[in-house]
Amino acid sequence: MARTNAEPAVDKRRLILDAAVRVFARQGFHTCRVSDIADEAGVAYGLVYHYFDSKDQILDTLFLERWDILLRAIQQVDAEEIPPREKLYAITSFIVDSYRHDPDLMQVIIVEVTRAANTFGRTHLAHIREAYYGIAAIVERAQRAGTFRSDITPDFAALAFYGAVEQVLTGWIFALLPTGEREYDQAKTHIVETICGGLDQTDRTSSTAGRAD
Amino acid sequence: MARTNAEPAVDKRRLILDAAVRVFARQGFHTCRVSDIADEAGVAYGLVYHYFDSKDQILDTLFLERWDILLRAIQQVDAEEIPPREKLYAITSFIVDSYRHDPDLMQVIIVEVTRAANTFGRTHLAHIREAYYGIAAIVERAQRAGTFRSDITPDFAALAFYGAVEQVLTGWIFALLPTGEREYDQAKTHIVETICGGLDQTDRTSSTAGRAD
DNA sequence: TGACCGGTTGACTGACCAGTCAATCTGTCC
DNA sequence: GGACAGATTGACTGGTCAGTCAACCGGTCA
Repeated sequence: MARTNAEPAVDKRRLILDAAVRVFARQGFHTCRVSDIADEAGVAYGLVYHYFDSKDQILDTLFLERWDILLRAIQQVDAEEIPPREKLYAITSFIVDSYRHDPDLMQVIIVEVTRAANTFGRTHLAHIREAYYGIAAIVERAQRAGTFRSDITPDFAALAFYGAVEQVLTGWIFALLPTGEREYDQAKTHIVETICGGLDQTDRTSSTAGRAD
Repeated sequence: MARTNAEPAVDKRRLILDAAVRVFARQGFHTCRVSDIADEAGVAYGLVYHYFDSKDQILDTLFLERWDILLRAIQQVDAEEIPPREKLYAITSFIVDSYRHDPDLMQVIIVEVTRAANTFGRTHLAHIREAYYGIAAIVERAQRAGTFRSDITPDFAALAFYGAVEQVLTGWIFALLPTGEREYDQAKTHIVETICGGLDQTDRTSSTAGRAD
């Protein structure tokens, strides 16, 4: 067998993390037992504590892994030379595709961390806030460039934008909105249209990122 | 003492509910003990179980009491003969004023129920959904009247609108946004402006409900 | 007066489960 | 082979707390 200590045949740690995602998504963090995770992963109870200090740390790990990727994506988008509306579209697209690609993980992150303001949301408030700030920075720049109106503070706009995105994902998670490939792509356009263009009926000659239905 | 059986000098049940609001807001539902509520209310532990079947039932009661008021407010607003943008302003105003009037209660409802999708949010999903539908109905009518654009589904618009409102309240609760009388009134206008008017810079001749700053 | 009853008390119990730990297994290296 | 290290096992412990319950209190009414 060509394998070294550094690379075991099966990464049990990863196995446990992936199992935890499924269990958290199915039962919820607080409702599930550590033994449920061990069972789902097909490992002994004690092994979970070999790789993690606590049940909390498992969720922390899952969240931080994914959130860092999101933060980097936001920064990267902001660095590009594209109109602000396309930047917001790119961010929305990234988040929606994250959900499309791994709904369980996104459900866990949103339901158990981002929206769980009293437990993990509080712990990771600084990280979550960083995403808001990234978005606010985009809005601020757009305001200075005259592309976005200036009477709404960037912080406020960021919250409204992120709130809309998260609420739509929550709608999918709890079957308040229909899901599906078509819906995911439409949602991207609709979120950006709602926040940037507004619901009001107006003459719309310049539709930007994403095609209308 | 002029009092009958029906009206005790102090309504201990109410006392417990009010204490629970403070305790839930301070410590969170899952983190606090039933004895904390009893202590805060200044009553014996057992009395809590005289008036309520379970810890859960206390939160259920608090939520339902308040949410029914919100649902009625939404229906009432929709019944009025005012432009849709003013309807949304009235709803936003109602929610923001609810927070202004009793921040602890609104924090508990949002943090422990509305956003707690895995626990009480799931239990009360039908009630929460009803608020979305009420808002969606307003949007739909506005679309039919040609006041709102029709390419965004009412359900979707309702989610985005409610998401923005909730996110702003959450921002206040967790000190991500500055609070204060001025901020509360501004927020009402800004939320409606963002969702109806959009962030885009355009010619704005007709500003509706609420004065700009 | 004394019987009755809803309101009130707080010590106690039973269940649950995160986290521990000593034992075992497996592979590696000399 | 045998000694060492890290991986793996799962029974067990300790603490926590929701909910129970038997006793007590104080007002009312006949």
